[in-house]
Amino acid sequence: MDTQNQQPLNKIMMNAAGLKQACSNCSLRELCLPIGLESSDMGRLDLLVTRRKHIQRGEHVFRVGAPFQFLFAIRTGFFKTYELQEDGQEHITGFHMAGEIIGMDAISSDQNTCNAVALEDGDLCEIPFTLLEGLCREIPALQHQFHKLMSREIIRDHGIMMLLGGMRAEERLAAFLLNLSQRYAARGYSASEFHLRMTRAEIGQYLGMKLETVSRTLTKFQEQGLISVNNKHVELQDLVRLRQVMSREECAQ
Amino acid sequence: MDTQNQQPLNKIMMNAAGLKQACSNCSLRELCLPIGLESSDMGRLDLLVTRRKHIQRGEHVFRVGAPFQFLFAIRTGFFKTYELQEDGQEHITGFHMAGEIIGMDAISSDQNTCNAVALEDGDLCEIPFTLLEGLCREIPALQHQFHKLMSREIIRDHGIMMLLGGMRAEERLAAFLLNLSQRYAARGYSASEFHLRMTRAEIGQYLGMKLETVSRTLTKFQEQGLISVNNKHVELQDLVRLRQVMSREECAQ
DNA sequence: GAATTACATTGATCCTGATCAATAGAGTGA
DNA sequence: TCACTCTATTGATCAGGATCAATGTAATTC
Repeated sequence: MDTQNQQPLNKIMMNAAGLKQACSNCSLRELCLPIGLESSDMGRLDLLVTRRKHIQRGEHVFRVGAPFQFLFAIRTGFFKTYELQEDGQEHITGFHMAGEIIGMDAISSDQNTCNAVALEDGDLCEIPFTLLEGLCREIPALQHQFHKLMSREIIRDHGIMMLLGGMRAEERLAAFLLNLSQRYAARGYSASEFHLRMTRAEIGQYLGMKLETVSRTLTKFQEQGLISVNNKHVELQDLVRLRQVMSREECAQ
Repeated sequence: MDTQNQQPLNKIMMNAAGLKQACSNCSLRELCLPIGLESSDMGRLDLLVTRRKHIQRGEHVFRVGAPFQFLFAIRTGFFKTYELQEDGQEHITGFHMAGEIIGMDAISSDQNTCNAVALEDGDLCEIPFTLLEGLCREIPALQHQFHKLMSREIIRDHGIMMLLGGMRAEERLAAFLLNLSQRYAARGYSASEFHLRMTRAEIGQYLGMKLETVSRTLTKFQEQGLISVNNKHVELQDLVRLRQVMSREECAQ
């Protein structure tokens, strides 16, 4: 994933037909907005999503309060969205990878309510929201797919709420690793071996625990033979037992 | 709120024109789906939302896995949505009151992913989702309002995630009370005095803490003169200091 | 390649909130 | 009205994870 950065994309494309980077040829189309569209409709979406944006590591896609104009579909790279608590501490609301869409929080008040920043270089498709709504009025399948995406975001958030409200540190971290694993697998990468794009502190800010606890718990998992960690490189060695840890199942070792 | 139960509503209305219970005359229309609609469009929504459903305390509106057909707009009553963790413990994802819409989680997989149950008797409007999508394709203002509602749900969930991930028990409970206060105020009820519709255990299942901690913290708030609690009846006596507690501000007493 | 900075690990100690337990009060139904 | 159940309060104790602190390691920069 690190190595598949795209060629420069900053020119606006006037016509999507025949271009490599149209939704219709995008390798992510089965994960992203165009799921289930017929090719003629996909072509209309191509005409709408013409702008690509290259983002470097550390750069923000949007910040709290930014006027809302686009949703962003991630083509490559790895992003986090975060908000600041009143006392200034950062809370991470999500880590996002290829095929996912960010910025939907901004629909309700016409400005972003969270910040989005790249944890590694990447490319985004800018989706002009007003035009998207227009196209949704014309293409029922697109409309329904968009509603599904928003609904999925709600379900995802509920999952995190359950994790934060009802699980202990070990269980949270196991769930986190398994979730990453499953998402990488869905994108054709290894389910059992990957690089963490975020720091221990960021994992903690996402999972509601301190970075020391993250570190200690990873070490513990390694001692138990569940995973092998080397800095940012993680290998899940025993998915079955990791799932047991997540679900608080007793296991007679 | 307890006393404003509606007359029986179980008959299906064939024509909304002139009926008391149409969206167009609904006292909640400024909180609910029809915000910002012109009256002609509101009439079309009336034709769509014709079924009302009376629900008694303890009865479920829907359960996990139920086939998805309707969104539900709350007219009266008080509801909770919850999911079961793998170990069987219940986690509450939200408390819902008049003007709010529940069931949007079901859009993505065509079945509900959480359970919704009434904590007191109430009435719901059934919104046939397929028809709503159809009407959204014809009425841009309705479409946009619906998108705003889903987006607001996402923002709400992010707020809870921050609460669960970054706040301690006192702060969570203060935030919870202030949130209820603000929602009651928005519906024309007192911001400083209300009945808790849920048990201490349910507050705990929502806020990620045990019922004993909820009880102790309420007692503590009372001792500090922030609130006065008597069983389910709560009076917020010092909103300013309660906000300080929520935001972890030091206050030189 | 050395210096600097950011990130990670590990240990010692403390505190918040969980757990176990007992009692009391409110609500419900016979 | 009494009995029963559900709910709430309060106390005593314990443990998971936070906090404070020191050291080690990787990544950047000059």
